[in-house]
Amino acid sequence: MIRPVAQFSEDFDADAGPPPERARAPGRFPYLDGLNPEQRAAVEALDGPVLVLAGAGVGKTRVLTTRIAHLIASGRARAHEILAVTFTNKAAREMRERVSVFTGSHQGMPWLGTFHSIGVKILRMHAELVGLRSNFTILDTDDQLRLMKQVLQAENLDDKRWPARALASLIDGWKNRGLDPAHVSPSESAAFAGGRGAALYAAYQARLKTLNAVDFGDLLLEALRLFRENPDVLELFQRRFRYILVDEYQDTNAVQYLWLRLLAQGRGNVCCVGDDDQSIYGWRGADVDNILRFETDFPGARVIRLERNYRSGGHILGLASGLIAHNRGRLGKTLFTDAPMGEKPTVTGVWDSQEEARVVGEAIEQAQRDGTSLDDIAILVRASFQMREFEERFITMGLPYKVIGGPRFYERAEIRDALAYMRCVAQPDDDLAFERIYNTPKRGLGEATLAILHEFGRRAGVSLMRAAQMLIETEELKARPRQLLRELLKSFDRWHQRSGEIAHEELAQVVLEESGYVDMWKAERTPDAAGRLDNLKELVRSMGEFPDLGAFLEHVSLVMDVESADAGERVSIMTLHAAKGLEFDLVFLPGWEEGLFPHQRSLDDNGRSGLEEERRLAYVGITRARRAAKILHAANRRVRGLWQTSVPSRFIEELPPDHVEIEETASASGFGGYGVSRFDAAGFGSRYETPGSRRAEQWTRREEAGAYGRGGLRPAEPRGLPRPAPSAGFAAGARVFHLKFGPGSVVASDGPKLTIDFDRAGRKLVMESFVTAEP
DNA sequence: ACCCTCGCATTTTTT
DNA sequence: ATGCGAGGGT
Repeated sequence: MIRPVAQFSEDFDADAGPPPERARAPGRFPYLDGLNPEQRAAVEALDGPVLVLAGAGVGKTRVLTTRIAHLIASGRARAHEILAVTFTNKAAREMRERVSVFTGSHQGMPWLGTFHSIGVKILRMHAELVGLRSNFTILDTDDQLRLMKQVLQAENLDDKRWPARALASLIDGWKNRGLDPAHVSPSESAAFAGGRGAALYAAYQARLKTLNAVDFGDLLLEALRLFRENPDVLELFQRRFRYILVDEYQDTNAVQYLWLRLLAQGRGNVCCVGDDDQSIYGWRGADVDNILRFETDFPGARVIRLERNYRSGGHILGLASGLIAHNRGRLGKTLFTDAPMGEKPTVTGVWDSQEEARVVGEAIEQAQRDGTSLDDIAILVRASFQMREFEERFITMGLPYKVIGGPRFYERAEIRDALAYMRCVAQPDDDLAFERIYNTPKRGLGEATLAILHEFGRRAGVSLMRAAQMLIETEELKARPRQLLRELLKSFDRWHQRSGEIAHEELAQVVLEESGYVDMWKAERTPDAAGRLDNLKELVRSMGEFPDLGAFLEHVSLVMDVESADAGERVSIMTLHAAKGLEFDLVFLPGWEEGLFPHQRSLDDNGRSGLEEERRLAYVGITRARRAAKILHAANRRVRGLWQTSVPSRFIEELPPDHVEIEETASASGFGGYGVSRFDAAGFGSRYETPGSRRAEQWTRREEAGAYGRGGLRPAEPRGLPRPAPSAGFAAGARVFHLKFGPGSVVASDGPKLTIDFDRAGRKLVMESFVTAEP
């Protein structure tokens, strides 16, 4: 339960009057001057729980940063006593920059960051309390998946029928909801491998612990567990954080909420900023209810609405408001503006996606002639496959564009390989990194050898690298792989030594060259090889921005992306999700068709709440526009290679007519030269008036039949730490049995290494853990 | 051990 | 259409 923190400072109550009359020492807080009354209230309501409902374009970031400045300037807290959490690194960076304008850059904000980065920081301080060492590694999705596969294989599950991906997303969901394996209900556990879901989750967690690793979900879940199980540590942080600020509160999931609530129970000074109408991440665990419940969760909470919009023209605002009004379960906010009505948003029907791209391209050229910068124009799509049509069109037109949110830098194969090398140098026990590069570039080491390393490592409870080190001393491996492995280990030894001598970026250069990795790409004559080499150069360069290898690797695992400063004006193409928080003069919203937007999958999986989230996405899209918004829908679209006819989105019918202009291009309205008759015959001639009942279910739904409820529950086989090899301590003369070499007699022993005369295979040097006493 | 071919799936995405 | 992964063939 939350301790009620109802009393506000008298300071605040005294402020209830109209702001201009307030006679604070004039000029003492100059940053308050430019704020409107609501913004100012949000900045000055420092004590107790506060919910700031900040609609689109109301100056939310300004309020947050000014609030931080005010906390510091008014002497309530010092910078290191303020916890400020965001969701993205970008938001954190932006906030940091803007705060430093007020505070001077010398006073950093050590506790301003993403949920994950703050989680890591706290976990590193108290790692041992959750069964980790403080230098734990953070696995990305790739490592996570490979580990999951290993777990599935160890359990002898058909990875066709029970794909690692599915398990990963299941576990992710559980972690998002704050559930550890013991708390997964049997009915949910039944969703995977006939009830073994929770057991697999437990096995996966055990593997993570032995690797001294966490995945992204753990950064939050373990941070929560830390606080739950260690009240003294919790209290430490409750006292440290005199004030807590949370950005994008509508995007918090259950773990984040629970974690925040624990911290907020201390001082009760928690300020959450968000907009229930912009909650678009339900599919990855965000729970809008968190923001809807705020006043119940934090009794005595003050709610401040920021409704004065500084971004868009009146018609755009009216359009967005009219649309979002169709959602139930809102906290309710009405954006208004003093700006003129401006341009009416348009809805344009086109024949197909090609025409859509063409129409948009032409409109952009027109806007450009009228003086709009390409940087101020964006195309916001529902699904990324829609981007291609625009890209192709823009390339033929010679229109510069950029795709926001494409494959990220640190996710590229060459970057991940290079990072794996560096991880192996920095942390020789990082098995996942070792596996990744152990035969990259191809050095003749295959699955068979890796399996032996795994087997030995598991039995002896050591990492792959250590297992390899031990095994090359023996004859367990065939001569060739043994030699190859020896060379690889020698290289790592050498690099490890040099890591103390030369700068880390220099070391990276050396490693990439000596390992043959650079040569591998040089030898590859594919078109993108050159780009990959460039990326590697960029990687080495960017390492120089960090004090040491460890700091760099930490940054990479948390940030996953690199800032790209590209010159020249460009149109932006991105998904609606990626557009949140951005704004443009001119926004194109293509693909407003049933099945695509709202997306069929969203409807199928989540029904009404799915639909409402889609509608919020539409709301986000429209409110990105400052001057003009242009909605388009195509009658025909190619999906997965085949053409489908489509019906305009129900969202189009929901738009308030006063704020929208309906247009049809010649070809779509049936007057042009394209397949008129077919189009009209299909009944799309007046499709704006088409009743919702006409919406065809043309998007085939995928059935996941048989995935649930199959089989009974099975008790989980406990999978703990790797069992240490039974140390039988074979003395000379003992009779032993080796799986590969058969029976033999021990001649001599040197620690775990045994010299054995095998009855059939002759004298061999093998690891003790590979032999058993002769039956 | 490596390469090639076949089959399958394909919303949204941060950390 | 396309790309990725797995399995089989060389």
